[in-house]
Amino acid sequence: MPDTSHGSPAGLAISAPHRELLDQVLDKWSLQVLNELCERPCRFNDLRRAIPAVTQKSLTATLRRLERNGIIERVLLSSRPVAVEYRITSLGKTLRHPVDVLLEWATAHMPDIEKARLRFDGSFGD
Amino acid sequence: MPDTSHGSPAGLAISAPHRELLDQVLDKWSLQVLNELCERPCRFNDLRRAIPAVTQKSLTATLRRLERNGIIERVLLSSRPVAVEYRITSLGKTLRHPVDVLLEWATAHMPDIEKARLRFDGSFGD
DNA sequence: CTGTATCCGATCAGATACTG
DNA sequence: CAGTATCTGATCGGATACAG
Repeated sequence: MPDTSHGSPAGLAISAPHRELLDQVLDKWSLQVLNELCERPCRFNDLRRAIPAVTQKSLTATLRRLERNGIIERVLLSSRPVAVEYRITSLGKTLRHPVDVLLEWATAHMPDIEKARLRFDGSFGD
Repeated sequence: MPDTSHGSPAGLAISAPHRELLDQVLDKWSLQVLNELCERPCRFNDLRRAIPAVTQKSLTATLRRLERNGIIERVLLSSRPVAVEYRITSLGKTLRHPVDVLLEWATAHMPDIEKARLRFDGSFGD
């Protein structure tokens, strides 16, 4: 690259593949699925029960996407009545730390953020 | 809560407010905006130039959202011709580390993920 | 320069029905 | 049990036009 740098202190940078990856891995349901599978392998309906708000369709899509990215693994347990188990992969496990850091940040700063929101929302109704 | 615990090893957990917050702060354009503002304060059109792919509408929405959450600050520099500057807040700066951890993860594991994708996509066309 | 307002096509997500 | 298929309403994002 010629020169996109303006003296970036920490060298953060977001390429298109980065964004695409984060979109696929940090979307609405992925974190919950990841959370469940980090604790134990789950059947499809285990996950539905663990995440009541997700629809069948969205859960299927989420699982396929995570599987495609190598974050989880789909294991066929038996064929007649079909039984499937989803498991976290070793690659998936490496995702846990970054996500934890993010959640810790969210937890730590939630009060500040709520204050900011009230201030922002208030400066209009007033 | 009665008992949603299944012996969570690391205590990861995603509440609705957590998800909402991450959605607002990690969305498509927020990371790029954050990246720019971490380096220097920017005018509206500075940001448009720095992030060519964003439309005016989406940039405005992103800036409002980040401002509402206290991550950035909108400073009126002069009123006649209107001049505005956006700056990262101290709360916004605390977000940088978690995001960096995430980006480092993405960078480090991109090859594995690409391999996983090829394997997944290949097992159908074949 | 820094936006807001509107239209519009594409995508998303829920509900429902059906299959092996 | 573990999905797929389809319909549909809501939402998103881009393009364009306009305003203070």
